[in-house]
Amino acid sequence: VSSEDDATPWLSPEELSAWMGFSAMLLTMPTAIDAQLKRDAGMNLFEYTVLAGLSEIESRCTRMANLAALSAGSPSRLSHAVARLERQGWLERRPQPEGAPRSTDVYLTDAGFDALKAAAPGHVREVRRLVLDGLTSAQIGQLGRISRQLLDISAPETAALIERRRTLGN
Amino acid sequence: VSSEDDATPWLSPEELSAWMGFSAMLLTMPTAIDAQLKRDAGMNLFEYTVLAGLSEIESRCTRMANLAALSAGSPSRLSHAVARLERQGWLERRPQPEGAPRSTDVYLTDAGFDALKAAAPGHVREVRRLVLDGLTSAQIGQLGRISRQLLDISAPETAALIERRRTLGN
DNA sequence: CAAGATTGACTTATCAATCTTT
DNA sequence: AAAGATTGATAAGTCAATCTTG
Repeated sequence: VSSEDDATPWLSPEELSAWMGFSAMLLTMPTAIDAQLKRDAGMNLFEYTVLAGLSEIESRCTRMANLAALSAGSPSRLSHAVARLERQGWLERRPQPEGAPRSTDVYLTDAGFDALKAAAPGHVREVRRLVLDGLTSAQIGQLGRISRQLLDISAPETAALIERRRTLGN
Repeated sequence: VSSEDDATPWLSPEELSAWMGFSAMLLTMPTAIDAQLKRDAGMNLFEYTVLAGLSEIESRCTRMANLAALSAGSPSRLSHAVARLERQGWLERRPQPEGAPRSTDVYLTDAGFDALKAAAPGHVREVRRLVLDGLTSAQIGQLGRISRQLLDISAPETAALIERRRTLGN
């Protein structure tokens, strides 16, 4: 669809080839990952990420804004998801009366922790099947690095949290 | 959430680190790409891909099943999207009375081609901003290769079409 | 007004069921 | 029954508007 004389920085053949593969993968991978989680554990990847993020905090509790950064979601997306998870009894919200403006603390319940523990093995197997098994260990490293660099542009707070966690001990 | 004695192939620190980055990116990138296209061109990435796929065929026409593979979508997802695009006047469906069972041919209209042409510059700029600009050219190659390998598992028909296009001339 | 968070309306995808013809 | 495609109900995300407090 490109014309000849314009200021648009059209993609080179190499760039176009990479983008066509990447965008097709973006269109299919989330669906594939969600399908297994939904079928076997009644949650999607975003909800799993929310539960998993909370489970790694000693207190199993944090504020909505921090949880949004941890799980790479917008405030609105997180609010809707937390409402669903709360209905399942997997989470509890407790508005903090102090501070200005008021924040909301979210707690992972025991039932939520159990649901996460039950979901994890199947999810990990699917991640292996759909992602890791198809790549060499060098490519796994490349994919991680590339993903973190991209996150740094479109979700810098999430990128910073992931980088922090990665650099420490693990 | 892992326990000690089970058969689950838990992720190594390197694998976990890569997956955490990749999954967070999967959670944010489609949203970011869609936002620009929706705002500036009234379509999402999947719809753009459908139009772009058709535009590269000389006849600007193909069957639903082939278009589904081209655009990395399920039959149902494509049906819904094509219905929307047809309502906009960007596409036309013509059921083929011959053959068994009947197939449906989809045509890109002139208005559809114009809409694609109008959408392309902004979309390309956003792809550069969100993806290509943050990577070295070596990484761009790595991302393309990795994406194609992953597609080969979860969407083999799409992978084959992309590989075919890539290998020819371009 | 800004920060933290929520809400409702609208859009879009999935899943399962359906239709039609060979 | 299988292939090609569509449909409707439901689920989940976006966007813009809202509420509340300092």
